[in-house]
Amino acid sequence: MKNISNQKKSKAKIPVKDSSKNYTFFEDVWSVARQIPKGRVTSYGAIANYLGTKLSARMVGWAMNGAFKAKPKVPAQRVVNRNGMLSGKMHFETPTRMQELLEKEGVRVEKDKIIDFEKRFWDPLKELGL
DNA sequence: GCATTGACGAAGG
DNA sequence: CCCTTCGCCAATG
Repeated sequence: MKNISNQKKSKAKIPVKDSSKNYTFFEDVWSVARQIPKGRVTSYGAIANYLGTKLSARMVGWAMNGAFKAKPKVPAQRVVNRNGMLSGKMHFETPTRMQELLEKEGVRVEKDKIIDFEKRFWDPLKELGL
C-alpha cells in the first residue's frame, strides 16, 4: 500500500524554539545521546533501534543535525555510523571538531574512523536495558 | 504538492 | 569485496 500524502502527516516539528510542548523523535534521540558515557560511542542505528524505529536510522542522523541547537548540549561526537566512521564531522563547527572532542575523551580516531569501535560501542538497548 | 536530499543501514548484484 | 538499490521519514526546494 502506498500513501502518497504521507508527507503531509508531519508530527515532528523541530524548528521550534519556544514551544517546548513539541515532544518529538528528535528530543528522544537527544536524550539517549546525552546518556552515552564518556569515552564511549554508539551508532545512529543503535539509537534508532532503541527508540523502536531501527529502520529510520536516517532520522537519527537528522535529529543530530538539530542537536546542534539543542540545550543542554548533545554530545553528537559520540554518535557515528555503524562503520565507526565520523560521518557527521563535517556538520560541526569545524571539520576537525568532532575528532578533537572524541580524542579528548580518550577515543582514538584515525582517518575519520574510531579505533576499536566494537569495544567503544555503547548500545542503549543493552546498556539501558529496557 | 511533487521531487530531491540526507550525520543510515541492510540487502542484492 | 565494492557498488548500487531500496526503505525509512522529515525537511527543503
